[in-house]
Amino acid sequence: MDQRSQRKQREYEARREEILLAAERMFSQHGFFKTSMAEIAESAQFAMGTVYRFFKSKEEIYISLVEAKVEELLSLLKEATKGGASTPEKLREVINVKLAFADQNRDFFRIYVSEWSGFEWTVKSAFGDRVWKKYLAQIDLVANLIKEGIKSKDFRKVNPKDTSLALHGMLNSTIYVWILQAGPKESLVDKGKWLGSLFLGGIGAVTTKS
Amino acid sequence: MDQRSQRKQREYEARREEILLAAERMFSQHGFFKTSMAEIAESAQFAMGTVYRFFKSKEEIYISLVEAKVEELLSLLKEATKGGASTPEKLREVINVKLAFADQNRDFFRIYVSEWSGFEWTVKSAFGDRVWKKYLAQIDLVANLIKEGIKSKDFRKVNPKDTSLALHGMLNSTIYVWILQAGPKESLVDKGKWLGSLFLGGIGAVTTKS
DNA sequence: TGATAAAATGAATGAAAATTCCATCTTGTC
DNA sequence: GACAAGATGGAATTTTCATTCATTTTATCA
Repeated sequence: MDQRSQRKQREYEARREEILLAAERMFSQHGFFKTSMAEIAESAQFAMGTVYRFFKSKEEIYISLVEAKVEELLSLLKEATKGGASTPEKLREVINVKLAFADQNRDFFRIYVSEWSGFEWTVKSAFGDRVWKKYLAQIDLVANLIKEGIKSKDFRKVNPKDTSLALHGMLNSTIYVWILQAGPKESLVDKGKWLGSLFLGGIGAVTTKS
Repeated sequence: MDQRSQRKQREYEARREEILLAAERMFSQHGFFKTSMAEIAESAQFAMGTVYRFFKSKEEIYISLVEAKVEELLSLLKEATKGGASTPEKLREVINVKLAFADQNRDFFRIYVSEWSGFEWTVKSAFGDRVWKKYLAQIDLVANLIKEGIKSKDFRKVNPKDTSLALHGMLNSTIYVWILQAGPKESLVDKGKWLGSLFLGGIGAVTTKS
């Protein structure tokens, strides 16, 4: 009985996941507006009606997609900043994690980076609000890291939040350009080391540690 | 007779221009997909049928806008590199012109950046090709400038085209971030000086001139 | 096995918007 | 001032979907 419903639960989740994957595929190929529910359904190998049993609208699919990814990235970042390493080390790790994530989720980033600004409603609607909060949580996470680094004299005195924003901006733009140029198999992660030096070199107290 | 048709011509152009301006206004506010032809027509104070006498589709309006902008920027850049100033000066001017242009066309750039993935005319279609060629012309223009600078020993020996691409990449990413973060009234142009030093400092022969 | 409930289907619906059509108005010409 | 050619307006048509729901299929279990 309980077993049964557990399996049901699992299967439900699995199907939901499949739909999200299909949607990610389609959205990244054609963008939000030019992807139809029919295409999503077909790509997920379900009928349209079925898709609607899992998500109440196309918009909700999009938002769920973004939310799941942003959440995933946030928890990866939390993981990366947990250990006992030095602050600059942690910062380098943050950079690596984010770039690696973009690398592995290239399709997703293509929609995310390229459309979030076009969707004012994303930020305004209740759902979008959740997404936005999670994004801000990323910023805060790194801002705290910077605060720490200032205390430990690893970084000079800067506004932590602004600086965190700047770092994220730097990473985002790098990711963006990398995605747009769609070059061969240039690795995004490789740029992390250089970006790290740039950022730390710019922010470091006197001479850069490590 | 000839006078007459000349005036007709002028008036035709003026109307076309008005429609483009209205479209730019609407697209900038709501994005491409959420702007309807009815809105464009209303904003231009024409009826829909009239708008269709000037442009055969909504997409064509958008395309014409993009093309005009890219063209405009190219000619501004040509202007900037014409005089008798030193090569590093010209380079700084290129940076300023490009940033100022993005600054003045902020709203428009935002849709361009955020929605272009929704179109199928990428670099392949006849249109995308025209735009792309004009973009490459910008790269070449600057590449020639760099070549000049190398000859005059203002710059060290680098691959001019690659370096030009790098500079454009640097500017683009700065512009992207600035556009996407949609901050208050931070000036983009103000960043030009700093970007200039960075680029020239990196490329300068021994110590940077000016 | 067959009765019942739950899930899945996809054609039908309706709304929003792009595009077309043509009646009406403007302008230029003689 | 009358006629033609062209321009304009906006209602009507067509297209494109998101969403719904009557029906069919599948799963559960006595």
